[in-house]
Amino acid sequence: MRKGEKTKLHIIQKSAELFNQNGYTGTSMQDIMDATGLTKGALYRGFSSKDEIAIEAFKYAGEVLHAHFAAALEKQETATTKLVAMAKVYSDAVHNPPLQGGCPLLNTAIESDHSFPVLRDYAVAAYQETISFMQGLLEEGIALGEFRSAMDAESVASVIFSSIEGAIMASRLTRDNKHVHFAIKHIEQLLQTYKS
Amino acid sequence: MRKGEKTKLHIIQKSAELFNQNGYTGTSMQDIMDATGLTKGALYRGFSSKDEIAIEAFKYAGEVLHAHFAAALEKQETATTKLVAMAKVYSDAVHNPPLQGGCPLLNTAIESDHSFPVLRDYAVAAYQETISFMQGLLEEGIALGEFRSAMDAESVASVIFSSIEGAIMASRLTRDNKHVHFAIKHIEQLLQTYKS
DNA sequence: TTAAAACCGGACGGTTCGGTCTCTTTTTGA
DNA sequence: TCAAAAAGAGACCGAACCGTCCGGTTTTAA
Repeated sequence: MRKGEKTKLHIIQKSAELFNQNGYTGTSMQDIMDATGLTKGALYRGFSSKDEIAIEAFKYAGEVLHAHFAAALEKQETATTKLVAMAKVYSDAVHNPPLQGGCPLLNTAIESDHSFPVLRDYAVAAYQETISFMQGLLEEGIALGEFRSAMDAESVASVIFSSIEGAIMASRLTRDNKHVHFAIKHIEQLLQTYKS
Repeated sequence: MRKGEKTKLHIIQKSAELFNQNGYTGTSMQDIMDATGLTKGALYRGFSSKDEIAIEAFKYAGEVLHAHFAAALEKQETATTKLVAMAKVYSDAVHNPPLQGGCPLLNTAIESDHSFPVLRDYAVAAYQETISFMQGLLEEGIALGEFRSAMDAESVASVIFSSIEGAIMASRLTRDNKHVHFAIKHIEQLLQTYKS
């Protein structure tokens, strides 16, 4: 691995946290310089703009999240336990989220709503990917007889996702994990009602 | 009403939309000047800083929301229909939210997470107020025999709120209202399960 | 070992930021 | 009507913004 590549990765990792904590407009190149211990020359050698760093950082955040989800899914056998395990990744959303600053998808979705359309596109893609995966788990559960076929996988996946994201917002705002815990409990009960 | 007061209100109204659409760091004084048709002198005559404008704008946003909720509640008789009516305020979260830019509480909660602690405090207060009101509706419903007493009003209020906020995020991100509609439907079903 | 390539430091530039201040214009109340 | 007070315009300020560029140092491959 070339030295430049190591430096780029280092920049991306540090930037991902900064952007997730302070947002895109809330993070300056100076902040990235401070966090990485590098100077402008180093930053602009590997990236052509702040935008590019933000995009790479968001992609990296997605990989981090993916790894957390994969680890959570590993030991689970049923669709129900898999979905609950995914939600539990944010059990300690306040003090120990997978990525410092909370959910990058939530944060990016809110900030990029109007400004920064490129980053927004990546957020949309990440959302679609996640929701499709969850919907797939549900449909698999139906096929295997875990759930009744009356269940609408699309809406249930949507609701589960919305619940957990909204709960992350509420918990981080109030600095109290109870809202994510309520959401997790609720998701368990919801899936229970569809058990065949 | 003094002329200056009219001007202040005008500034607050325009700013509320700007802040809700582009965020605090994403909105400049120049943006406010453009939107109001005023100059720096006029802005800083009524307000001592950008922060103060942001705070007043957030308060104003709360009033706008409150008015929408009050109107929605007016014709409803039961706790169930009242809560559903509240959720339906965001039926067209994509193109016609109560305030341009989506839910100010959601947007402010995300952006003020680390930065701008003053504004964050107002967001926390607004959250607590809203969730308490919803919890009150639920408890009233229990007292009046609409719901079974086994229902945990606190967690149900939390879940309803999280669902709708998460759904607003999802719908605005994907530019598709279906997620808020799924959430509304889900809330109706959820309350149904607690009917006595 | 050595020349070329990659890497990085940091001064610099143009722009925009939030905020101040002075001066003119408009509003106000008597 | 008219003087005092309020309102507003806009030049100006220092700081911070993103991005450029050149020169020196370190890696790299032969």
